[in-house]
Amino acid sequence: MSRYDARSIEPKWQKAWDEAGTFKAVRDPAKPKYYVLEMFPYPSGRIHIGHVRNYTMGDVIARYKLATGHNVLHPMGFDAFGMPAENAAMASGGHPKDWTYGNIDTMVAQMKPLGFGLDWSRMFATCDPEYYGQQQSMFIDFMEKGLVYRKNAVVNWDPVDMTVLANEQVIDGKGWRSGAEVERRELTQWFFKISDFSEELLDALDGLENWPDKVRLMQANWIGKSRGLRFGFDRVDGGEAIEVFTTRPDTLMGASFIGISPDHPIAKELEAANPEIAAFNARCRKGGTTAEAIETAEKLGMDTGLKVKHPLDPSWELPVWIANFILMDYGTGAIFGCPAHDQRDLDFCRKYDLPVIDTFSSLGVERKSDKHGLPVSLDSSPELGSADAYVPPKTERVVYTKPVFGAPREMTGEQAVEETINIAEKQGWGVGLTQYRLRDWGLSRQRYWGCPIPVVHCEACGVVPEKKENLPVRLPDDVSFDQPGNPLDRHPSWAATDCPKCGKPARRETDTMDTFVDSSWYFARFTAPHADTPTVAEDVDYWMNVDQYIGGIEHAILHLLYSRFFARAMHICGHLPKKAIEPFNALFTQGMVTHAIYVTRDDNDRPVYHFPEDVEVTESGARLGATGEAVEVIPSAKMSKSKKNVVDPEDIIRDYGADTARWFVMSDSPPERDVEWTAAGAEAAAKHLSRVWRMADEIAGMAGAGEGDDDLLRATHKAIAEVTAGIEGFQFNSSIAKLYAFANTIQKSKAGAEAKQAAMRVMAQLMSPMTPHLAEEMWARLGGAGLVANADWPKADPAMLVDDSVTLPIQVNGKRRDEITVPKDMPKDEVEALAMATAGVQRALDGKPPKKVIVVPGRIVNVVA
RNA sequence: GCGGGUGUGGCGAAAAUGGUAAACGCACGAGACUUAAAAUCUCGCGUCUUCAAUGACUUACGGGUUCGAUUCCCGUCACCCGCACCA
Repeated sequence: MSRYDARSIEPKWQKAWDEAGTFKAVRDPAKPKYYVLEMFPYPSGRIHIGHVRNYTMGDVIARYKLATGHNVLHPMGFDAFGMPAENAAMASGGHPKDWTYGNIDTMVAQMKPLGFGLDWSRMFATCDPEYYGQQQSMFIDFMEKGLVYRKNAVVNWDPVDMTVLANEQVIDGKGWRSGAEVERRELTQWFFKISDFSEELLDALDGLENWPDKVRLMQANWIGKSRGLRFGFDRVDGGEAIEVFTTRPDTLMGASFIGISPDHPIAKELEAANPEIAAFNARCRKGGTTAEAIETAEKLGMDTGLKVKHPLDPSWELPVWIANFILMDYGTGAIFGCPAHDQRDLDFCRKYDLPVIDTFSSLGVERKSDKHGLPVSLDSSPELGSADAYVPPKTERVVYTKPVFGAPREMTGEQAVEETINIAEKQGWGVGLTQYRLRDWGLSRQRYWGCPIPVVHCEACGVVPEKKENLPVRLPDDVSFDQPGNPLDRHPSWAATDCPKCGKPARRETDTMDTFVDSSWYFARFTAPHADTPTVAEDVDYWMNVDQYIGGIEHAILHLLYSRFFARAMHICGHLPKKAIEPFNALFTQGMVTHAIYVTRDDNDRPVYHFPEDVEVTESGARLGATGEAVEVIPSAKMSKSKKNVVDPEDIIRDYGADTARWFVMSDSPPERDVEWTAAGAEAAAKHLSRVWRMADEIAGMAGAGEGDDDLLRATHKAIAEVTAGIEGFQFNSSIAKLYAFANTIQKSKAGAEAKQAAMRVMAQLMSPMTPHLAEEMWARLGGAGLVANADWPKADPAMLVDDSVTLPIQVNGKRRDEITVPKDMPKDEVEALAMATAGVQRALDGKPPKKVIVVPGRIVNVVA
């Protein structure tokens, strides 16, 4: 008997696939295509077990689709621009390019032994000039189509590193690296006009039926559509009217103040003349931008002394306040406050003693007056004990006691909003407006390691796109990271160029692109990865869309939304066909691989983490192997080097082989859920695979007839049906459970050599997507023709799936009392007679006649006593 | 605060359309083989009834619909995720 030695067998089959070109994708109109893609990795240095799970899922699909007659595209590349490379250069010298390409080499070398069925000939990194040059070319196309523009925007500026920081790099108002107080600085930045597509990106979500609802919902929330009214409040002093936007125009008669943002033009104007206001505004602006800071921040306001007239009653004057909770970049940066129906406005009015006027109340509420002598409902009156504003769902019917439209009436908020908008439009003092939360996509980064924005600043001609024949605008190699700031900016010669338009000396743009740009079209580039245009029509026509996209939920919003925008923009510029404006037909978001954390405490009660191999886990608890100290076990934690709970795929491959790693990460948990890596589980996976190999080996050497060939054949067809259903339905854990059960069945079967060999060959095929190397080895040992990877997927014969007889449980009042085994097509009345005669039923009925008997053919019998 | 999700043995989990709850695996226990161990194989394994099942209970908790509910409906609790001064 030969032992299964993964280390020698796995490379052998990898070479065989390679030589046969099994996974090389070639256009073939005669075959249905299938494009499966996993979100490509950032080349951080090493792959981790999460990558293994992610890519194994894609590989299972790819190999299954190949076996079912599809022409499969399954590529891999690297999302290779970004800050970590620059940080590494700053920390330890060297060049981001060397660091990045070195990491890519390492990771490719780690991925190849895992046996993924990838077309490696299509590999690229986004930092390849060949790739980013095409990206620059598209940027110029986008400029021509008006999809890109420049404007001033406020950024987080680190004055020490002299660079712009992303929000997540600002910690407690300080730069994450320098620790310096971050400033808000206005810079001219490049933007993509994604907001032009707000409505379409929202509407099209409905068509993405094979995306998780959760992701669609997150995107919808992010786009944040709201319907409201925009109108102006005329100033008593005759100055320019203050425009406001509201989603609750139905509460207009409950307005008690106007609030403007500290960044509102009027606030800035007042600032110049009034030091008190200047001080107040400065204080508001200083406030932290973190979520907690915002949540706990006190509502602050300052009366400007300005007054405005109510649009429906010129004699009604309202004060204008500057308030710290009003954002300049949403709506118009100004609101009217209606404290009766908005908790935040109510808090504000209580604090500054402004009136509370309600406009509607819940049905049947008695109306009283508050201390200002104004009518107020029970719902919002502090005097009457309620601390909360009355904010019912807009769909709820309420009584409008003070509506914009004449006499009090009962209606829903939705109806009242629409009616108010209609009135405002008819009377000409306001317009109905749809507002989106989605901002334009700021893509400028004051960084070196990114795609240079291919434009030139000319004194005479202004901003001029580089000529396409001069692309790519390459990053210079001779840069250093020993001083703060953008190396492109301080490079002695790189930025100096000639204006593409007038030929006079000009300066290159030194901003580079957000790395989200790189990942917004790589899926399209994979269809023709080395073409000298961004895409090639025949290739995108044939291969797009991505039939199955697989990746982490952390990309649910930005990456996927940006890609959807990019696909539309590319279509407008002729780089993608219409069908590809939604590039991902199906999306699957996989869970993480987690691992327990082992922690003890030091003298200062700070956590000390331990490697799993240093810990002994027994029933009574976990202890340190060396000292016997008790160890706290935190299960199912995200892997992190600092917590010492990382599993290195290389170790697993060395100890057990790639198939074991692949098998384990696909078993146990459903793929969308997290799976906990345990040493025992990996061990068990390895044992099972060698058991299957032993079975295959023994069965291959068997001869002679046996008993129960037909039963084994039935079991085989059942296994085919179940395993296939599991793969089709993204329930790989179920497929694996069925494969375990099938192995048990074969082992117990006493069938003859031929029958067992046939069953085992099917086993090899069914296992091949998950454990391809073992499957090839089994297939070869059992006399299968060619590579199992190329063999046609077995088909389950429906006739073989139905048993001649069925075992029916017999219930009395819903409790199981007995069972009978009957031919599957036995008439109902005969089944009922047999069921009634069973000992279990007789005992339960105790001689009394049944009230009713329900027979569900092939399922169950229930006797109602 | 708003929105979404999850809750089943010691653990990971499984159960088209409502129809035998706990498949499969881990851990654990017993046994076989062995001088012994490892490996392997066989059997057992939700809880309670001091043993046991042809007994009772059991899918977070409380109700409801139904002949029958892990599945459908209402309510409560816990945990997780996303968004959040968005007018």
